[in-house]
Amino acid sequence: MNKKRSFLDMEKIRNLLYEILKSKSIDSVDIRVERPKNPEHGNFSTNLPLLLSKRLKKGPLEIAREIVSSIDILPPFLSKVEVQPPGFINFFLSPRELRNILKEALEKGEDFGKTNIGKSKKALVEFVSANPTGPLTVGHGRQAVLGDSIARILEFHGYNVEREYYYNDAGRQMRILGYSTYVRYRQILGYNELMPEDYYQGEYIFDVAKKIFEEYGDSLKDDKENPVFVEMAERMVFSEIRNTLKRLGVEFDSFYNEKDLYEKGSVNSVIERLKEKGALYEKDGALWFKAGDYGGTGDKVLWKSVVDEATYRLPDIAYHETKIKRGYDLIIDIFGADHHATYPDVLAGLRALGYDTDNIVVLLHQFVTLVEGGRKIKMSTRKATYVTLSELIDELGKDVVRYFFLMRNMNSHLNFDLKLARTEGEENPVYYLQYAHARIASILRNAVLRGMDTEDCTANLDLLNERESLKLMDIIGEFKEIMQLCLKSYEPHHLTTYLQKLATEFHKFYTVHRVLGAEIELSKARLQLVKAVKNVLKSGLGILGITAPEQM
RNA sequence: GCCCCGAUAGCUCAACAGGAUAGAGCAUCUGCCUUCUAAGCAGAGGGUUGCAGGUUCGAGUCCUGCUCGGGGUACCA
Repeated sequence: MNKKRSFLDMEKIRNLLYEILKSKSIDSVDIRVERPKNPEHGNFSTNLPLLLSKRLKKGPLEIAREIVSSIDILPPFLSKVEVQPPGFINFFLSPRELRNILKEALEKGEDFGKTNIGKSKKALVEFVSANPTGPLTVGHGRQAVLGDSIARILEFHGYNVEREYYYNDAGRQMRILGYSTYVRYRQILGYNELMPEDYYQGEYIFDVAKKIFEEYGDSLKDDKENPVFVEMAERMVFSEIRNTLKRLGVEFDSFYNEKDLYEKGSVNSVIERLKEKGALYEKDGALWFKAGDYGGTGDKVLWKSVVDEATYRLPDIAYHETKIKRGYDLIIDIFGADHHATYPDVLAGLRALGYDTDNIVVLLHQFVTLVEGGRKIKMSTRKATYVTLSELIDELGKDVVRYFFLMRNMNSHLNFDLKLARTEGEENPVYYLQYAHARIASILRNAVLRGMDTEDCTANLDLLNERESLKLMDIIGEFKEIMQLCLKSYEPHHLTTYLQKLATEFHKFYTVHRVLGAEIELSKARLQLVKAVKNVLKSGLGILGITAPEQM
């Protein structure tokens, strides 16, 4: 691999500035180089003079000029460096550098933009983790897609990633699920049975009951506590959940059951060790954990007195301990905003056990508010007032659903208007990206029909001089920065924004320049350019888990 | 009461660590298909970035107070 070329131009500029500051004996400055919004301000710019102004007691413009004048020879990757008031320095990439970026993209193909940051590192991403009490809802969809794309981003950077789903099939929820099934079963048998209000009202319970009836006839009619009600419900619901996830393109490597933690004694062991460390005390017959002493939000009950069982925190601590023990370099938990008060206590528990929690990253995403024609729908699995993820995929398709969830940053509340989603189906921005990809695919097909070799690497890229071509190369190069940003921020939405920009620039290029009708050498060069665009689009869409169609 | 997240164009959202003229899509209006896919392109209108202060060369971004929405604050998960 050509080391020089794999460097970000942004980094090269930063290094250049560091060298200059070093020569002037100015240190400990955090140099920021960014892409200005306005293209007239160059490909990159820095506000360094503005930051140094106070410290050096000089005007920012003066500092800027001094810095620029210390660049004796302009490095070949730059064509111009300018000073602009109130004190910015703008950097313009040379056409030669832009063509180098294009060359790199063509040479590396689907590896373009990848780094080895995660090489030989293991990561665990836990997400969805919904208990099998009912079908996944639209809300779970956001987390499923978010988690999967974050996993893909990690993989892109070389991590060995495992996707894990944690669930509990033992608690109160599941007991009620079993009773709900029993009620439906009795109804099928013709008993005049009413479904209590706080039981699960969903249609799927009928299917479970029907199945039980088919297998057991009426033999369980007086056997409310028979485990088959819970077991059958769990099995059928889980199979539905997996199926839905699969349709979304999300597949898990492991499903971790909370029950194992009790059976293997992990839960008891956690209690014992916390006791030894003096992190527990008894009050009102319950067992309390001094979470506050370990960075938590205050003392919390780990073992209840009113019923003889643990609170969710205890198995959660035990579960996270297994994650640490399984030896991951990076542990990511993805939760809905409703968990925000709970994870600090879990981390506190781990610290109390003597673990370092620095490599645990907790990502919280805000909720999805479902709106139907302007009216909010309050979702509840219990009351069966929800729109299932599966229904959503039926209506909009996997690609639109994934894109919709990934477009926003995870901190923003997501208003999902079903009516709008349906009518906007045809105008959805995801098609804009896919269309750009399909258009290029079509050009490549036509090129082959004309006897051109699309794999021909000898094209003279120096012929690509137009503004639109150079702009495209620049944006292709930006892909590398964006993928690093996605890794640092764990926010896939930066990629969706970027791909929009790339597609826009391609569509503009397409209307202004012809690839195939041009003079033959130019035609060859442009073919390589659009091919690189196609590769990046495909790569980016792949990380979002969205199809890159050859034809539309 | 206290804690977390949010409020940006009519609607849904961007704006990477405070930067230069706050951007897209949808919706509205005007043009562009004998030429590689018009699911496209070009253009117009649309904004006191919730409100009031503050910090500074510079604030959508940081600080304080307030309003509104969501979530938490459980011996629910």
